[in-house]
Amino acid sequence: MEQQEAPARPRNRRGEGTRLREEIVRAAIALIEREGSKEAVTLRAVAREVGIAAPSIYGHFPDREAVVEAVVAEALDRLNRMTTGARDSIADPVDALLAGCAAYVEFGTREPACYRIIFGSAPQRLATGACRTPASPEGPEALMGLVRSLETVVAAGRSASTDPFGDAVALWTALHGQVTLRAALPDFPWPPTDTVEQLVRRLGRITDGPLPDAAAAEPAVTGGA
Amino acid sequence: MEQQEAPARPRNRRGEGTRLREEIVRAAIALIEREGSKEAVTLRAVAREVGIAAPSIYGHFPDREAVVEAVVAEALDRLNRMTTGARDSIADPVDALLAGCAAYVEFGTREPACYRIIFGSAPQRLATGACRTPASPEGPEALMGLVRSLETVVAAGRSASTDPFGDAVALWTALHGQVTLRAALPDFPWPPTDTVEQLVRRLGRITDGPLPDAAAAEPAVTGGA
DNA sequence: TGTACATCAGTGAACGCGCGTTCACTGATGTAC
DNA sequence: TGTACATCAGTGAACGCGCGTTCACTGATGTAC
Repeated sequence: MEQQEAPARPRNRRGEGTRLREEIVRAAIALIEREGSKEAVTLRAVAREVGIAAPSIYGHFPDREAVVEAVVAEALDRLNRMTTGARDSIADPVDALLAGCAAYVEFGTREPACYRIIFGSAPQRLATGACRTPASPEGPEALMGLVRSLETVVAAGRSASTDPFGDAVALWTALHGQVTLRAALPDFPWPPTDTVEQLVRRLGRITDGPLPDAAAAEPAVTGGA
Repeated sequence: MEQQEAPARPRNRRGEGTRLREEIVRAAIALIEREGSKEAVTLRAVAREVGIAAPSIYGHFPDREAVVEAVVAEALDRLNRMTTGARDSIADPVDALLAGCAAYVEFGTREPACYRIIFGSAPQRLATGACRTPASPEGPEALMGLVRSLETVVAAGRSASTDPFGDAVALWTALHGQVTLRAALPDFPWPPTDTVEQLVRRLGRITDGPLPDAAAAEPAVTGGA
């Protein structure tokens, strides 16, 4: 009559204790994505998800906070790998920039809760690059890759930008806005997603050709000599 | 020796019971802004902040959820009033658009937690406009005002936009990105805030003058006949 | 090949806490007569 | 003007719950001899 929760999880072999660590992080990510916020990562919920007793987590993490931090580091790492991966396989600099931005938006759209916690948990780490987990040696890699990508486009004469950093930041924040607002208001009558490509072209001042003079109409943001 | 919490809050007069309701909402807002997330709104914390017993809240709200909803409605209402207020006092349509966007960003910057809960709590209500609290009869007022504001600019011949709705949405999401990312990464070397004006001019395709032909270089986003 | 033992991977029970919510209540205030 | 009473605004104690964390433990597994 009674339905037992399957307790069939086999205990790891002697040197394989670290496997549980990965299972814990994976379970925490699943919880966040399912419940929508990192408050869902309670040690007891994670333990239920994995199929272990709650105190077993302490063999791998000093406290709850550390579990959340590991999840954030993992999410950031995945975001970085997705965007750089998308860029690296493409030779044309404009196409690479577009692919990188598309991958960024795709990650944020497919795993909205994971994306959100990257920017909502321990922000300082991201901005200062002082991420201490082995998975993500550098924090704002995702943005720096974007800046470098736009610089490559500028160097190739395919952008009218005179301030690649400023324009990359504007582009990054616009992509961030797209990801977070679309996730927050799913019922809103959003324009089609090719908006992202338009955004990249406009905010990156992509010229699509050998720099037609029309692109020089707007003044630069920073007034450097 | 012992320091007592001031219990000096005078009980409201006979017909003034609704005053406590306002005090509760104000306290909840203060808690959110101080702690940074709506999880800080526990009935006990709110009661401590106001100086009442926790069960007293039930005289004005059926449950915790209702308190949070009231806070979201109040925040949304303030945002709407700030942006429309900033626009309404300015005759020039471009200046009005700029002022409205600046007010939007200013609200989000000055009260980041309040801004965040608007888009993180009960999103459907915003998108569908089915907000049921008296304070905010219409949900996406903030965005619709933006669309109308850009339409006015187009009508005045001061924008090259052929898709005011699409461009207004792009502008809105970009502003949203600015507000949330700047709040999330305060230590990042952000460009100066006049980025907002640049964003408005670029995403709104503001022409600043009697429509120079250079502005026609970019194709429209939607391919309407 | 056998066996004592250290170690590893994980458990079960218990703690104190803050929480949302319910309940019966209290005391001041206005009102009907 | 006096008084009984209804109502309003709010209280104090208690409940059951899930939580993070601690503690002493267990049982399988590999290893030294």
